[in-house]
Amino acid sequence: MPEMQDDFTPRQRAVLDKALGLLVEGGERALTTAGLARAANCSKESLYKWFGDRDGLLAAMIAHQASKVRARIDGSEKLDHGRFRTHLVDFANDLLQVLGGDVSLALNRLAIGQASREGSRLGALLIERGRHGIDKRAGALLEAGRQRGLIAYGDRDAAYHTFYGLIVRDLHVRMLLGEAGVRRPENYAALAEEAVEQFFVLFGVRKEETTGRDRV
Amino acid sequence: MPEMQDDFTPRQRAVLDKALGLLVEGGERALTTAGLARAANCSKESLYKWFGDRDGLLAAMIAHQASKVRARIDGSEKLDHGRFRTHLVDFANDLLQVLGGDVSLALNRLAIGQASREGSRLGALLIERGRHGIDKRAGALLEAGRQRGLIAYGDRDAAYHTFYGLIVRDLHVRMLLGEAGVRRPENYAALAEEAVEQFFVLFGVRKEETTGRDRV
DNA sequence: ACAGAACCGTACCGTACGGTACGATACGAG
DNA sequence: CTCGTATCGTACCGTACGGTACGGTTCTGT
Repeated sequence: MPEMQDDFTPRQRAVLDKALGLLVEGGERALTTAGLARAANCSKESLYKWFGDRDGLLAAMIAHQASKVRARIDGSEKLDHGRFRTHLVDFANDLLQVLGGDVSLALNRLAIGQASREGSRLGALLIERGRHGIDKRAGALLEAGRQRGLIAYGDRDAAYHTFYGLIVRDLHVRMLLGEAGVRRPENYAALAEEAVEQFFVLFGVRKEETTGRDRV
Repeated sequence: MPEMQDDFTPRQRAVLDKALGLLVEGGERALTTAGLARAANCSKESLYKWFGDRDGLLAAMIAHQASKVRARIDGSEKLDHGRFRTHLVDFANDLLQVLGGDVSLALNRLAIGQASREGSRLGALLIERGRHGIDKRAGALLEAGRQRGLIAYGDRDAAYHTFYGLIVRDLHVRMLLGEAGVRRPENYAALAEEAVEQFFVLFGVRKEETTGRDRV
């Protein structure tokens, strides 16, 4: 198992971008070795030399895409309620934006389609490379809010998953299924606002009262 | 050209069950016409005669499976807070049970994998045949609770989607991706309880006077 | 009993894909 | 200039699948 690092050459990166383009365009069926070689002006032999086999190519595509979407980390500035709320709304917006993006949807469809195959690591790879960054960012954000006394929770993961559910609801699966009229980026802002509002109802700390529960 | 009716003969139903079995077992790649014919002891010619082509077979599988999972409708009995809460918890449990089932996951993976193809109606079919029943049941339940004054909301769909998000969170996609350790039916009860609890925090009506106690 | 329909099992066809091999071309090192 | 390396374009191979055709068999209606 060669660890998929991101030490691809510029040429290889260009080929991987072409591969992502083909995948977005026509799904897994459109991503053939011959088709990619033709679209990227490279030889099939090079593809197999660089990525081993087709599965290696798919894994490389995931790694490459994940390397492009680096999760920006917010410096720990002073948090008041307003700033914290803004950060939560920004996170929610970014999450919806990412999950609803063409490449994300295409890669998730690919990994889900392969999930039934026995030796497929694509799903784990996608979670590991894509979701972990998001989870880290959200976890740090929630922890900062809790330490400032703006929210309270017993289990951070549980609180995060609830937040995630409030934001995404069933949108992700419906977008993956290709349901018409579900992808509406113009509504993301309102969805994010409402999710944060509800999250504060569930986990927010009232200014007047002091909940002695779970305070460290 | 059997349109999505459920007037399949018993023989055809048996074949469709075998097809679902193959799909669950080995994913889309394992569901070949030759393989199905061999597994179901029928001829490929019959398959094409009954279902038209492979896409027709897939559509028939979805229709067949949906016809098996009829959404039971609760008679409108007298609702007090306790009964209403129980119904919500039951719904949440059933939802997790259904989404986490082998056949549901396999069919969703299939539809998602085909979602990129142009003329694919599988995703819409799956939503139409599978989700609509669930949505109806939940909608009626929420409406009954609202009319009894147990919950309050402005938009029923929004309240339902929030409830859905609280229940499912990101479990569905992670199960679809085949992440190890996510499918844990033994945890569904606790998840359902917590989701209902949070739902009542968001949409519940403070009951100062408990009038529902005098009637059984 | 008999005809016709439905069905089974198998063989067959065309195609498309993953993967390999090979000659041709560009380019840097000595 | 020459050698070695990396790459390209193309041709090739084996396989597997979707779909069709056909002879033989079972079932059904009269």
